[in-house]
Amino acid sequence: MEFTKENGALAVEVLDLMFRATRHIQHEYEMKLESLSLPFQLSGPRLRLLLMVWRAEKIRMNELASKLGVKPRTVTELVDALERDGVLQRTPDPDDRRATLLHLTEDALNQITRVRMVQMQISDEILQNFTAEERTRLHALLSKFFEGMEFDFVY
Amino acid sequence: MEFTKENGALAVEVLDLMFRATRHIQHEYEMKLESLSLPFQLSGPRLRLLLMVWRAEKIRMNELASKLGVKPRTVTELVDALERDGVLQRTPDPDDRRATLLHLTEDALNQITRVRMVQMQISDEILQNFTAEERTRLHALLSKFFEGMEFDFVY
DNA sequence: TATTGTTATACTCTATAACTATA
DNA sequence: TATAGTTATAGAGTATAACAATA
Repeated sequence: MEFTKENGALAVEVLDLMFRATRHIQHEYEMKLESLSLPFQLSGPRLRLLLMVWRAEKIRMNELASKLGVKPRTVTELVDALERDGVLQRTPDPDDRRATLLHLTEDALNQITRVRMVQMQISDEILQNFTAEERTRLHALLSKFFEGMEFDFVY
Repeated sequence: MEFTKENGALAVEVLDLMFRATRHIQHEYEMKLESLSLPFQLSGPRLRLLLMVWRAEKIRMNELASKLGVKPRTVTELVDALERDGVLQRTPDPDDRRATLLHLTEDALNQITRVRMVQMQISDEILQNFTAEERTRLHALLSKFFEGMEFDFVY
C-alpha cells in the first residue's frame, strides 16, 4: 500500500485506538489482579514473567530476558521481587556455573491453576462485547503484526 | 456469551496477543520518535499530552489529567519536563486564579506539522502488512472495547 | 575474549498525602 | 468547605556501565 496522507491518517487512528484500548484494558486487568488476594502481588509484568517460567518449567535468566523483550538487568529486578514474595527460586545451573536457573516454588505451583482460571475470567469479561467470531477475527488481525518476523518472536 | 474454559482460553489468547503487539509497536514507535532529532525529546506519553494540548489550543491541567486518564500530579510532572524543553507554557487562567492553562510554544507549533507527518509515516510503516480494508476492520473491532461507555471516554 | 548475572546508578511514568491559594 | 495545582515522597519498570566469575 502506497503512502498518502489519507493512508497515514487512517494508520494513526488505528494505532491510537489500539494504544488507548490497551491502556484501558491494562488498567482493568491490573485492578482485577490486585483484588484477588493471592499470597503474592501480581502486576502485569510480573504475571508475564511468572507464566513464562511456568511454561518453561525451568529457564535461564538470560533466555527469559530475551523472551520477555527486556534487558537482563530488568529480569534481575523482577526476579528479586518475585523471589522475595516466594513465587520463584534461583538455582545454579549445573551445566554452566555462570548461569542461574529459575523455577516456581511449590507454593506458586499450587496457586497457578487458580491464577490461570482467574486470568481467563478477567479476559472473558473484558471481551464481553465481542462474539466468538469477533474474537477470532481480532486474533487473526493482531497476528498480522508479527507476520514475516524472523525466528520465534515471543514478547 | 456464556463463560466456559474454552471461551476463557480464547479470550486470554486474544488479550495476550494484543498486549504483545502493542508492546512491540510501542518499542518501534518510540525508537523512531527518538531518531527524529526534533528540538525536544518525545516519548509516547509526552507526545500524547502534546497532541492533546495542541488539539485543545489551550486547556487546564485539570481537564488534561482526566482526558489522559492520569492523576493531576502526573500531569505536573510531564508538563515540567515539556516546559523545560520549550514545548509548552503555563499561563494563569484569568477566569479562575487557582487554575493553570497550557498552550504550545511558537517553537512547538512550528514543529507540529512535521511531528504529525512523521507520526503518519511511522504508523503507516508499522501497519505495512495491513490492507486498507484490514485497517478499517481492525479499527472497527478495537472500537468495540469502548462500546457502552458513558460520556466521552478519551484516553 | 566472550558471556552470565550482579552492583551501582539513574530516568520515566505513575501514584498518595499533605499543603497553599483560591473559589 | 471544595477545588486546582503544588511540594514531598515513593514505587514499579526500565535502562546503561562497570565488574566478577566462569566459559
